[in-house]
Amino acid sequence: MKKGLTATMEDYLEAILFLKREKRVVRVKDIACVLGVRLPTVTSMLQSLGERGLVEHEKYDYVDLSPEGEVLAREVSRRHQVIKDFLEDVLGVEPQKAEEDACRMEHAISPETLERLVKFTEFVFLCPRGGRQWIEQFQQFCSRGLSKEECAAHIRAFIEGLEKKVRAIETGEEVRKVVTLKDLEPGKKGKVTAIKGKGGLRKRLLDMGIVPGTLVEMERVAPLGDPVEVRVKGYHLSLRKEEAEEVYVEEI
Amino acid sequence: MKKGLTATMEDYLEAILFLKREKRVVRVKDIACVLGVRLPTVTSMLQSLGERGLVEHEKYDYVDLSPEGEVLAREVSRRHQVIKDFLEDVLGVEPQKAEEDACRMEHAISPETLERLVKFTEFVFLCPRGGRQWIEQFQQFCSRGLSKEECAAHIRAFIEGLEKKVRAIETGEEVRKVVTLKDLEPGKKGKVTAIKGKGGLRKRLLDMGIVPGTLVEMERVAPLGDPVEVRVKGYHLSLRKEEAEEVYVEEI
DNA sequence: CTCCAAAGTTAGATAAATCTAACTATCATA
DNA sequence: TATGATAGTTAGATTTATCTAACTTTGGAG
Ligand SMILES: [Mn+2]
Ligand SMILES: [Mn+2]
Ligand SMILES: [Mn+2]
Ligand SMILES: [Mn+2]
Repeated sequence: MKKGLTATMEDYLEAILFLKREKRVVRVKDIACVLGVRLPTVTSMLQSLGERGLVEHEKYDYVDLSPEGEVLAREVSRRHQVIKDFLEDVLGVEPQKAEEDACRMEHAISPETLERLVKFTEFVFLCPRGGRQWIEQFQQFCSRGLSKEECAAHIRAFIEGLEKKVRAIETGEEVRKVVTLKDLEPGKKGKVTAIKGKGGLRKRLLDMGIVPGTLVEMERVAPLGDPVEVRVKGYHLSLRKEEAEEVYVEEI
Repeated sequence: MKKGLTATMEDYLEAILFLKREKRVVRVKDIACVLGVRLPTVTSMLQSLGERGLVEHEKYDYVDLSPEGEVLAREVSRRHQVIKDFLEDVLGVEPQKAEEDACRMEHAISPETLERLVKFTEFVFLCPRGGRQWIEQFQQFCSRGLSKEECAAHIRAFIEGLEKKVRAIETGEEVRKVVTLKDLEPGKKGKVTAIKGKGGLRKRLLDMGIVPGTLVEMERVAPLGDPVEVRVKGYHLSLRKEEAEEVYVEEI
């Protein structure tokens, strides 16, 4: 009876969630606009989604997600984000192409592959053999290949960096700039090193996946520094200023 | 008039190409079996594909691809292969899951992203900071994360390997085992170092994408060593023994 | 308060991809 | 050569997602 959602249905849920984040209310017309379809198409799909208990929609009124619909919409949105991050940050695909591809691939990826992709993207940025520099070398490889001389020079420079890093690890000394999450600039990535908070607040952060070793990316800081929006393992999180101050990160 | 193919149509073309490679003739029933649909569904789709000039099919007779259909089928098949290789060899997704995901994602990836993925997979195996060892470390990271001690030990071992490699590059000395393509074992990957052949034969190999620096994977060697089937940038190539003997590769 | 433009709905059509049921052709072998 | 099992086709139904045309509701300007 309760068959899985079609790709199209997933896109409607995703669009509604997106619009809820953008504006305070969601109208049929907004959905039509975001998805590039006509009004009756939306009315008709809202009918189907309503019957499945995923959206709430009284005739002529605003549209909203049901609690179950919101859960599913967040899952779709996360798949989208994970794929987009990989395409953009690892492969270096143009942002708009990455966006388009992610919104098609999000319906085709299995949960197993998704989690691998999350881990891989994290690994590339956290692993001492990967990281920014390595990805930059990939971008170069894309445009003009690798000559032996460039290769040798890169390796020499890289060995130097690694030796510094391994000494730092062995002596326990920190080489990176350590800041709290609230100080991480939008667009920057950081690795969680510790969580200061006590009791419930600490637990809440850990539950959200903010644990030492995790990669976080700052998305947006609201005008007064509250709330801050971050991305962790593809999840979009909104943290209060007090929470963000409890999380130590080292910039990557 | 000539709109693009639907995902479903692509799957039919891919299935027909697959069956042509497996057996000598393709029957309606085989396609139905491969795609898990009933016979009339296939008849009906062959009708549509026939009208577009992509398949040749006389009533009650065998099915074949038209030249244009074969070109498209090869493109689909290549997308499938590129994605599967990435999922399996880089992310370490289980072969069957990789297969299923690839066959869904192949319809969602743009040409730009596909070429990036080809280059990335190649880069991971060819780049001195990537390679087998690095991917193995990723698999470990997936299962149990990275402890500081493991990290330090890995880096030390890795630096040693890199130093050996950089000396080899600088002195021009070869450290890898160099063989000709015909000696590469099935499942093994190699990097093309040189092409011996002269004139037309050499040109043919270069045209197929077999140029120095390229990653090739041996797929199958026929009983008498002729032909050999290899994969280059996602393309499936069949080489005669004489051709394979002209290509030098270093095992990876 | 009235009225009209914009937003939304209803009705009905179309295209794609599938199915079942019923019919037909092919071909091996008795 | 006759014939039945297997393969294939035709016809007609269903589901999903879309559209246009025509109708209805809502809410703001005058
Ligand atoms: Mn989508
Ligand atoms: Mn999306
Ligand atoms: Mn497919
Ligand atoms: Mn496929």
